Amino acid sequence: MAPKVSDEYKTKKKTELLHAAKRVFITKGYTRATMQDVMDEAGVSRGALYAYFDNLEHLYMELLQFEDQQDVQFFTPITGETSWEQMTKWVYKQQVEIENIEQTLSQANSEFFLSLKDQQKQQSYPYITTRYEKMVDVLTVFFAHGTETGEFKPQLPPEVIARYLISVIDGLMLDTAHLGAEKTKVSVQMEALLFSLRAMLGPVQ
Amino acid sequence: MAPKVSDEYKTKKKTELLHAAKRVFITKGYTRATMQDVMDEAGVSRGALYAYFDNLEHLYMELLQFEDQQDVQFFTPITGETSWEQMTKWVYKQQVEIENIEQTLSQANSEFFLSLKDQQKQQSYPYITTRYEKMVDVLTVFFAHGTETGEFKPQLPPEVIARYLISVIDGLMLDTAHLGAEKTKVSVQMEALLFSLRAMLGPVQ
DNA sequence: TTGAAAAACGACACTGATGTCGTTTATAAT
DNA sequence: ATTATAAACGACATCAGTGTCGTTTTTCAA
Repeated sequence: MAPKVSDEYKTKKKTELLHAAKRVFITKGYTRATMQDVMDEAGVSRGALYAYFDNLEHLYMELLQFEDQQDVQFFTPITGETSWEQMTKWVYKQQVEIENIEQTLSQANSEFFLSLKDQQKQQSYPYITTRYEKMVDVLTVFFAHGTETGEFKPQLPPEVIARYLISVIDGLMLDTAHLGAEKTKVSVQMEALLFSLRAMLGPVQ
Repeated sequence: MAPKVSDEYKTKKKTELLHAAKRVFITKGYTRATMQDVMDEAGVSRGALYAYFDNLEHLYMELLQFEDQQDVQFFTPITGETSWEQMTKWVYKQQVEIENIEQTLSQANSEFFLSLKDQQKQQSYPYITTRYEKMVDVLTVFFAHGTETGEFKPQLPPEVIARYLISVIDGLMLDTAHLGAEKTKVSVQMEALLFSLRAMLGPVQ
């Protein structure tokens, strides 16, 4: 169907496959998904899929990076809003994501990360660590900026607040993944999180 | 080796198998562990293992309940300490658990819970939900008690604080499971958690 | 001491998924 | 048109793990 094909063609095809894979991972999670599933979903042969991805693990890694890339950098552009408003909006965005966890890669992500238990594997994917540290960084910088403008008076080092914030979100995500958003009461927990942030970031506004 | 055997014998044997299983799950996690592994670890035949447990999922459920049962109820006995002291100790205990996550079932637990994505399966194990709610309950009661004695002046409903606390611990656990305790800086995050709790529980002491 | 009961054994058939590879097919360049 | 190229196909060999079941072994009770 296609020989000596343009680079754009190959990229397009790959993207196509990644989209199919995404759909599979959303519905089946990482552990229960198979290459077979992706082939079926993409309507493509065994050989075709394997021409693009060596195995499920690599496929997921590529998807992860692809998705991250799509992510708008929420914190970098400082708009006309106050830092606290921006913060609130981000938290709300996380809430929506968690409440709709069924239509999201979050669960598959957790499964994937947990499946890399092997230190061996950990090291073959430095991106995993980078990813976490990048997020810590973005948040840290954001808090530092808010501090410079005098809006925040952090009671703890910004980096600590950043890490802590990530933990809360991840935990709520994990619990919601297997209990559902009603059982974990996502929205009230988000209020608790905002309360905590307020306390940590000092007298806000 | 054993026919028409006493109930104690069977219980003992079962416990033995559960211990072997525990070792397996700690080293391999849930997803990568197999019945085969458990047989090998326990030095027992296929038939023997299957006589006690139908499959890996059931085996894990039994292990989970067995372990929970061993757990001392940390919060129920109110000793001579203040509630805040008790709280601090519990948080520290969680810290140790997370820092030693490699020798713990925590990771396997997460994997197991995530593997039950299926609503079908969820319902066949009501214990999973119960377990979470039980923990919420224990903490809520504890906070309520501290409030009655006048030690806490909660700024949020105790139940909300309880749920939030669980999220933080679970999130830190998850992140530490794949990044390691150094990368996530468990100890400083625990300080941040204590800071939050202090703020939520009102002027403490 | 003997025999019925059942615990433990392990061979086996089966399943579902993986990764490979020789073949077919489409297309871009000549 | 023709041809070289490589994308896509799908049959296949392989593998690891599962759950079953007929057989063997052990021990308790008569």
